[in-house]
Amino acid sequence: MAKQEQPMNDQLRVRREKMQELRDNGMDPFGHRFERTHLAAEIHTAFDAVEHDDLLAQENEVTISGRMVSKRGKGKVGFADILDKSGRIQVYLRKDELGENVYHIFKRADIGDFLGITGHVIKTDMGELTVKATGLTFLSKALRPLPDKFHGLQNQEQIYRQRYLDLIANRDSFERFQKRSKIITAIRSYLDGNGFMEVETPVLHNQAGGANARPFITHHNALDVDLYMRIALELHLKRLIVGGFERVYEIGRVFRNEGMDTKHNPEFTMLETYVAYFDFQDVMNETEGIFKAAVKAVATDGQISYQGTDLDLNKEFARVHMVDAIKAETGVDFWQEMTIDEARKIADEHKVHYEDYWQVGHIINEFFETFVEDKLVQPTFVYGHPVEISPLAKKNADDPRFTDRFELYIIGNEFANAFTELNDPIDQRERFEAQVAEREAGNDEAEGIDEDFIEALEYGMPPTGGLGIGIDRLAMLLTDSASIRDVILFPTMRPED
RNA sequence: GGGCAGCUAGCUCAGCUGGCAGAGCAACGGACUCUUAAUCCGUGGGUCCAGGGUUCGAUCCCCUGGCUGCCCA
Repeated sequence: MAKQEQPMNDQLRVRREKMQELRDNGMDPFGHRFERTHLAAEIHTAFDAVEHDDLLAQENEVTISGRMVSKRGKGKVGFADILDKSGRIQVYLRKDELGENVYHIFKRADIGDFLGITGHVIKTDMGELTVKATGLTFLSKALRPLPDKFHGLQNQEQIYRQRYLDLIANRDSFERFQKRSKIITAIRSYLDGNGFMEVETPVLHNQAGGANARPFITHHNALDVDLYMRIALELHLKRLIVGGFERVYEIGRVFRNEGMDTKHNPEFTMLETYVAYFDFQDVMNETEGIFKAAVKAVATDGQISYQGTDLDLNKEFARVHMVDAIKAETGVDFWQEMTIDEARKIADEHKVHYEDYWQVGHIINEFFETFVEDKLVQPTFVYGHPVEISPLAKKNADDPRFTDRFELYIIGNEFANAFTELNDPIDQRERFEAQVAEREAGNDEAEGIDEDFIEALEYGMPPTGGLGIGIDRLAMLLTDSASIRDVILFPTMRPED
């Protein structure tokens, strides 16, 4: 692994000698701009279908550049594979075509070096599309050997710490991150096409709100104040709804100071959107639109498979009230009005755990998480969350125990969280106060009171539908990745020493 | 936080009951003018994660620590 004072082994030494050899021959081992005419994939697209003899006759000239990732030498001819962002193409070099000096550069080049090749597109006797070189430019020296060309890089730690090696050696990983990018582009494009404006809001907060999570704390020297890394985008985006933008979204990094596992990285990417005059039903439609646009980036038919489970993201997503879902699974009817003691008794009967400070709504939520969540395999909107666990959501007009909130579940995991936004500043203050009471009762993830946000609401916020989607989880789903670390280029790692 | 597994050459991995550290790829030297995990002959390459203990002797057994992965709370 890359340490500063790493002793040189034979391979490092030899590659440095070759670097010097290039210099001695008047070549820069770390070269200059190079203009190529084709990517590897473009050559394949253009010429894969052309017959051997036709290619030979056409003498199509191309110039490519990339990293030499394998090399098959014979005495006076050689083959190599050149890798660029689009893929691989084989090159064929002959001493009698290139001359002694240029062929020598190829002979001395190591796997990992960057080369520029000009030549004619041919097919070999084996039928492989190949650039037969008429010229070669040495572009950049690799002073370290690449991972095994056949097995790739398997060491998990190195895959995460030295992602560039993973990207070079493991093409599936390279393509996974291309997919992630395409997914995000598709989401942006969908939102931009629906009248949204993309905005940027602060990462450094005076107070971390908008979600239940512990924040990272940092310090601003000039102001001499502690600041919090944001745990959500919510409260600033709603200020922008107050400001009149009506449709806003942000795709940005949020930070939560909690444990790490296959589904949690301390920093991750959230999408949040807010639309004036929407309610949560409208947001369900919006969410479905976003998911269907995202899945199209990786599977045009909307059919995907996640860790062996087939999923259809094409059909309409199911919608079920949380209380109905619990009733269907357990027979327990939380539509019944009940006291906290009655709820605790039901919880005891079903061996459901609860904390002292929990209200009925917390227990309902626990029932959902215990008995229902895992059962939701195909995309399902679960709505009507209890007010106690939804401090920023508007109460349901007919039954104020519940909110106009939903979460989207797929294969037992939460993929979206949304609600008709609470725009009553008086109610909002009471919800924040309830959060503070929870914090004092022992829930260190509960929110505080954001006075500045309440003041913004007091100026008037239109009825609004808001949505949050964890982009990393979505990328996992759509790339069939078991761990969040497989969709984050540089996941958080403990320092090596 | 708890449990399990891994850490050996640049990479991928073997290493028996505790007895001189191994292979493939990569590298180096040589042969080879259509190869494709090229082939053939030859060569070099190790802080066996770190520290301690047991032992005549430890990559191997024991203890402590580190990093990583997986599972659980």
